[in-house]
This record gives sequence, C-alpha cells and structure tokens, in this order.
Amino acid sequence: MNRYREESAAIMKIVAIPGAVLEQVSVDEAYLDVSALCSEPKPDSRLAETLPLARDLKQIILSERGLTASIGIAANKLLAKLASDFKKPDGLTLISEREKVPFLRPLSVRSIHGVGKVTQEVLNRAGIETIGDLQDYPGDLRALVGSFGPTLKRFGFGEDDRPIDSSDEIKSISGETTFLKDTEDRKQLRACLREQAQEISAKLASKQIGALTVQVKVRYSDFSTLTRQLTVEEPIVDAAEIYRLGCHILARDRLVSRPLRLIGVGVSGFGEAYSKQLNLDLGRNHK
DNA sequence: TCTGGGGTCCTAGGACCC
DNA sequence: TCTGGGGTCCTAGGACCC
Repeated sequence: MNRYREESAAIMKIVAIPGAVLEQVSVDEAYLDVSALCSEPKPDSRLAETLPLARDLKQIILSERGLTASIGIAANKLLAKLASDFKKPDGLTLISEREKVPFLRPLSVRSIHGVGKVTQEVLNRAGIETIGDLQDYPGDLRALVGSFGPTLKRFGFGEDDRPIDSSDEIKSISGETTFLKDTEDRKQLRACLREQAQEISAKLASKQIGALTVQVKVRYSDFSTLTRQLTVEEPIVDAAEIYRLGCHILARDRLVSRPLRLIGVGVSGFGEAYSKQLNLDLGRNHK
C-alpha cells in the first residue's frame, strides 16, 4: 500500500503543473483546473486548446512511471469525471459544451456523481433510468431525492458549479479492523484499539492538529453497525488518550455485549485554534 | 457479494440557551 | 408554572465516493 502511495505522489507531482489548480480526490484520481492557462475566448475552443497538454501528461506519466492514465476534458468536474471514465485505462476524452447534453442522454443515471444504489432505485421506480429520462422528467425531483433534486436536475444537463478544492484540509481520521473470526475477547479488542489509536495519533502529530471528538465503531455478526462518540474540551493527540476514551465509550454503551465482527476508532473536530496550543505543548514535552 | 478500509456530506432528533 | 420560537451543538445513522 505504501508503494501505491509513493507512486501516487510521483504522478501527482507530474500533474501539478504551474498555473493550474490541482484537487487530488484519491490515490489515483485528481482534477486539474487549467483555465488560467487558456487563451481562447470561446468555451469549446478553450477545451480543445488543452488537448496537447493532456497528451503530454499521458506521455510523461508513461515514460517516467511506466503507467497509463485516463484523462477527461470538460468544462466542469461532473463532465470531466464522466469523460475520464468513458475510455479506460488509457483514454483521452473531451466532452464539449455543444455536445454535452446528447452525450449524457444514453448514460445510466447511476453514472452521475452522487447517485448510488439507493438513489438509482428511487429514480428507476419513477421511470427514470437514463440521464435522458432525467432530462425529460417533468415532475419535481425534490419529491424523489429531497434537497439533491435541483442539483441532480442540473447534473442531468451537464451543469456543475462545484469548485476545485485544492486545500488538503482533512475532517476526520480513523482506523478499523475486521476480524477473521468474530470475537468478544477483551484482550484482543484492546490490542486492536491500541494499535489503531497509535496510527491515528501519529497522523495527528504529523499534521500538528488535535481532535475534540473520539468515535468508536463496532459491527456485529449480523453486520449491524453502531457508532458512538464523545466530545471533550481539550484537543487530543496522544495515542493513550484516544485509546482510553475508546475503551470508555465501549464500556459506557456496553458495545461488547456480543462478539464483534469489526472494531474501529476515529477522531474528528480539528481546528486551527488548537494547533498553536498544541505546538506549545509539544515544545514543552520535547525538552 | 455473505460484504475491506478510509473518507465526506446530509438529515434528524434532542439538549440547551436565550 | 406553562409556554414559543430560534439558534447552536452534539449525536447517530445512512448514502455515497474512491
């Protein structure tokens, strides 16, 4: 897995061209906003203008890392993602503004970002199977998918105003373990929790942040899953403290009442305000 | 598919305060 | 003592993504 991360970092370095804004979505996916590098005035001309750059990136990734890459070019994230998925693993697809609506029509609603299994079923039941059906749907989508309705409608026409988010701010850190065999052995569970707490603590320390909330997750033999959390006043960084609160939550809510399939612990509630204080604490500890 | 791991966002209820 | 209404925080669950 580390090997994977190193490769990812190397490729992101290639993709992070000056003047462009990069949003890394996962180890193997990123959005690149190159609009600042374009000079053509018309939208579709601007998209076409980026084709040589996309070809260069694919070529460099192949020659320097020995890997193929799929690239999608479009006016927004929704379409760029669909374009890159269109031909894998070595594709280069451009969806122009002029062609986006017909391009979308035959695709399944499932291919839209934010439409998973559940939402797809809801839409299917209303007779909406393709994005074309979605475009033609006369009713109010809010009745089907709640507040996602208006956004879904706009997605259906290839409109998406989600910004590129280049910040690397994180909201939560967690770890979890699924056992080969369900267990309620306290010693094994504690050992597991302790290890997870250590990994989380290391990440917190490396980012110089502290967490105000600790969350424990358990899953039982029947796959039912529970989460319980606790918020404290002082930011936490120490593995021992994460572990202690994790154990406290387990006991408080009697979560180990039957064998566990999975146990996990996570932290959230980070803030700028805590980092300064933490720096002081860390400085003192290191003396 | 008998179901891994690490995330984000949304919703809804309840506590609490004014 | 009962009662409103709004705002915020905490909590839990679920849908979704990669």
